[in-house]
Amino acid sequence: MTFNLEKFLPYRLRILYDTITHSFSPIYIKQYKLSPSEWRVLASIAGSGSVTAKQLGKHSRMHKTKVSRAVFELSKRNLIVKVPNKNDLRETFLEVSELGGEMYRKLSIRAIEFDNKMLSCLTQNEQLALDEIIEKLQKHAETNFYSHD
Amino acid sequence: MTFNLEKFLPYRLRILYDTITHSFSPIYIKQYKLSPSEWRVLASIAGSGSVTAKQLGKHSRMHKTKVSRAVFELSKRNLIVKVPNKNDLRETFLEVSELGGEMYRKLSIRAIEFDNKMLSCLTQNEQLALDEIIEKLQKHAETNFYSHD
DNA sequence: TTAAATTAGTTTCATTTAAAACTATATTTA
DNA sequence: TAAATATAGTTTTAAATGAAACTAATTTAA
Repeated sequence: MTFNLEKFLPYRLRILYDTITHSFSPIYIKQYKLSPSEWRVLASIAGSGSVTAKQLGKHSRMHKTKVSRAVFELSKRNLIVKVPNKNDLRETFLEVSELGGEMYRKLSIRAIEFDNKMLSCLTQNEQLALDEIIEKLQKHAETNFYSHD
Repeated sequence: MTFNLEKFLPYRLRILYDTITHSFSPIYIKQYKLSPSEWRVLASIAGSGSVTAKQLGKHSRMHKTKVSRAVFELSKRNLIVKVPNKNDLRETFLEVSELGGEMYRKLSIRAIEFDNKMLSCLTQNEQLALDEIIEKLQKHAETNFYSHD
């Protein structure tokens, strides 16, 4: 069997991710002046209600300095609020502000639209299959391969 | 309908790509001292026989400066050779050297192994479905969304 | 044909990134 | 307890990145 880079999963995923993300990112970059990290952090916080930077970073696989800087920027713009944990002052809970929630709601509408349009090239069955396949691969990769920290 | 980041395709693809690539990259990084770009460029050249930096960058979605630097390094280590195009001296054809071919063959064996192990969590049908789905999404994203150059 | 515009690839420079060192808390253990 | 170790998050430093300027060659158009 001869190797074919074009069919190599990591290579294909990278190209697909790159293409798709660059199709969506202009929306939050241009219209809301958010960096990719900032959008990701805002959406993560909004989705979870309240998280620490550590939890957020681990869950969304972002480097802690990236999270730290995104949090700093979002906080500066009053899009999120930092609530110190009274029981452990090393960590702070992150929550979206009124303003941040508004921005998030507007952006998430665009995100849903985008996702629907993107997935519209697949049949209903394929969409379901893709969901399951990603889930399986992710779990498999995490338990059998991935190691970091 | 409420937005769920965890089910958002760009987000999921990024995390899956990140997990998978970090599972494979130690092989070429530690054992062959190649950067991700260098591995990608080496494999691209090996796969196509002879390409220009421009073609390679476009096809594999790498920034031209990244390609330029990877080519410089690989060339310095005699893993690839640069063959000037006699008919247009602005461009040079890139080809793998004897040494580079050897490294590529060894690495591609590891890549095939990795891919097989990664895909082994899917049924045969799911593997076929995934192939088709990626193909469809890639084409759809390129023609309907992506714009860069 | 020569001047203007274009192209492939490189280099420079400003920005982004991650690794490592750091600060401040909190926990463990002697 | 007090000293030693660990942890969350930030800042500093060094490396990687991409945008823009550049070089050398080619093509277009006056």
